[in-house]
Amino acid sequence: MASLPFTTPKFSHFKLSKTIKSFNSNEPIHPTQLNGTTKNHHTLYKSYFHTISSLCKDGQIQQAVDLLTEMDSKNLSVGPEIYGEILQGCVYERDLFTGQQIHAQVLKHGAFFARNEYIETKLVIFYAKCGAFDVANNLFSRLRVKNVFSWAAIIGLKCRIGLNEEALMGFSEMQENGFLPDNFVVPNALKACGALLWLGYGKGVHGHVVKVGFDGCVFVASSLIDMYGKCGALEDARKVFDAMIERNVIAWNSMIVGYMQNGMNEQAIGVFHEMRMDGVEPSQVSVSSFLSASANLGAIGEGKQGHAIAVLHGFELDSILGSSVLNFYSKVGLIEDAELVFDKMLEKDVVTWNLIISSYLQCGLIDKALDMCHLMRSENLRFDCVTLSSIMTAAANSSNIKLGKEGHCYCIRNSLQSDVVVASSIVDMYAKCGRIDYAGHVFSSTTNKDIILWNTLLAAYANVGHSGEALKLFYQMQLESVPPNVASWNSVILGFIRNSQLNEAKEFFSQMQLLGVHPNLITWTTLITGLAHNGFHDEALLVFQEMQESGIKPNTVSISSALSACTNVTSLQHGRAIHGYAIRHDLGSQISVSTALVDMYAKCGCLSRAKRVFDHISSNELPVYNAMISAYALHGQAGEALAVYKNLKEAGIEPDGITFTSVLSACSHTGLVNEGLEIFIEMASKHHLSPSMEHYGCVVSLLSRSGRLDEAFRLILTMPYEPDAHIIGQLIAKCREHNEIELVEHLSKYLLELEPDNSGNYVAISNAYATAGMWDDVSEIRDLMKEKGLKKSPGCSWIQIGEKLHSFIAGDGSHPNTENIQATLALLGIDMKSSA
DNA sequence: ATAGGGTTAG
Repeated sequence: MASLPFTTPKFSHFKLSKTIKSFNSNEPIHPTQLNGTTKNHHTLYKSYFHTISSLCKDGQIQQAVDLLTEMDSKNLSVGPEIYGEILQGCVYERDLFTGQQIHAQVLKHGAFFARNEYIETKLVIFYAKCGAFDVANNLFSRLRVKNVFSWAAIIGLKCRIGLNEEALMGFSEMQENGFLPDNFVVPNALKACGALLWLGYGKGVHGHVVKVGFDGCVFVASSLIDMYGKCGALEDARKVFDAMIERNVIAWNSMIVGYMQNGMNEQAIGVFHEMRMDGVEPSQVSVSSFLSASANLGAIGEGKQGHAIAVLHGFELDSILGSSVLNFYSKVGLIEDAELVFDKMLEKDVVTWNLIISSYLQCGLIDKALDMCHLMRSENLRFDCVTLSSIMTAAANSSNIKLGKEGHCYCIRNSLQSDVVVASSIVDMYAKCGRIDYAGHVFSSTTNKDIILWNTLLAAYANVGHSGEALKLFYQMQLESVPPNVASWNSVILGFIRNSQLNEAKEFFSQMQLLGVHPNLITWTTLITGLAHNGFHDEALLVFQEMQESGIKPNTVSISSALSACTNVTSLQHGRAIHGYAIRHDLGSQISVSTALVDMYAKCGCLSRAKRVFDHISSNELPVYNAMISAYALHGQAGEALAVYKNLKEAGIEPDGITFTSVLSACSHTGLVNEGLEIFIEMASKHHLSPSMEHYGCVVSLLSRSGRLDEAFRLILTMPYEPDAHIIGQLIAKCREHNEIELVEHLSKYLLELEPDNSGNYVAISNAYATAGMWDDVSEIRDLMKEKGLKKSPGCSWIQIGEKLHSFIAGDGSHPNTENIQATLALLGIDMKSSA
């Protein structure tokens, strides 16, 4: 390439004329220094022109205008070039007011000036640059002679205000009118292509560029890289980049940004390094994009380097670069560093505030996030869509409907509710605060619904098991030409599961695959959890297997669910296999997995393994302690259960209701009456927990087991709950043990009168009779149920009865499998398959 | 004596 006609000369001219003129030895003499008698008219005019011209280039418009008035008063006739210079000065300074006054003077001077092509073009450029869109457009449309300059100005303007289609229409039109686009318009056209993702048009422009030989222009090449980057054509971007002979920092930046915005963060980081190796000084834009790439990757080392480079280059942490640093620290979880950067930043804009707010929300610091919102307001900044979505998230996560409503009102007052992201967050907030009706209203009143909004409401219905509503929405979205994605299918399936429609869930699971929608981790996990939770343990395990075969790596939730399925079918073999899988995939020490493992081993009769898992936990968290306590309770080792309870308190963990259920049931199973009662009192006095029905149940059983039936009965009468089937059932069982048959009958009658149509009670009473070995009575109750035409309860309750009958028959306390239980229950005429 | 252009954060 012989020369670079587009870079050096024009660019340097532009810069030099503005800055270096004042150091020039040929500095123009001020007109007043001239002696009017000795100099002729022409020299005086030239002197005025030069002075005005350099004043304008120095940004001293007012002085230039004063000289113009001075010329007028001396009756020196002012030529178009002087007006042109001043208008250009107004463009540099974006001084709309002065420019308008010059425009008025031009008009006053009559048609000679007003219809001068140079001045007319300058005026269009001036108005276009100063953002007076209508005036610029109007003047342009009335131009008798259009040229490349005026076209460029108007195309540039349309580009800047986002009218990209119009910009490109102008670009085509100027060519139709015989103007060849120069290397100054092309970048604007390319910018519009990039914004519209019109790759084809952009390639056409690229063709023109090559044909006329603009490819040596850094401006054009950078714009091409940017355009290809925006359109996701990174290979084309790279080709242009590699072909560049001379690259400036903007070309490098365009390449880095292109990679970063397309998720190719490693490449972005690579180009940043290449650039530094090439000896090109990074700009703030380079560092900012590099930080974004590091943040996206969670690359802590790189991001910290980026921060260091910014400091070493003496870059101010302005609102943009500072926000990039802040975003990086927040994304990699270094919240303290993010806070430090935030405090150090001098100029903060809405984006900066939004970042610190969402950083706090990310680590669950809702109050701090809200404090920041207040501070932001006191700095006179207005909330925008992002702030409002954050506030809604805060309200949703803390079920604070008051806050949510306040935010909603703010949205309405500031017309933010039409933003689809905000609308989704409002829908989600109302749903999470239990007002699904409000969620529906907000949804309906949002005009531009995108798939996220549809999915938000769909997920809300699914969560509460409104499968019918979910299904309706699922069909409606398709009628409105929004094709459901995998998340939509997931919600429909979840809706069915939450409404115990397992067959429908499975049906939709196969339908989505037939339609070519691939189930993702969430789909599989939903199905596995749903099956396990509804008693279809074998099937849950099969699906867990299928999931792995389809190449999806299980997460902790699916592993825990599978383990719970193993627990319920007491399949130690499967459970151990899953344990092995979890260890191989580094999920074995995850707290939810450890908890499920302890539970599985304990319920599969392998208390020593449960203890071994518990001894190897890496973090002290309540659920796994609870599982271990309940494991000991199950195995009747109340002493050990109490020891774990003590450890838990020593570790500074606050026990919850579940802890007490396990401890109390351990005590009740082993007859540790005094310890149990003491803990029951401690629960309310020390830990401020109000006992649930279940806790009372444990204490009732504790008392009744040790023969203190009177006290048990009194507790039932004084507790703040209506006695339920379970608690009465326990008492019934004890009464039976103490041969209080009359009391048993009495209590059963009481219970069935209390809730004559609650099939759960019948099962519970059966359970009580089963515990007491009164199998005839079990059959009797079952017949009564049949007479009443009551729907049978889920299979799991019958499984307990079946287990008891089995061990009664077998007499060895062995753990029956599902088939054993089914066979045993058949003796009582109970068909478990149909009752599940 | 004669105009102007590209990149960045949630």
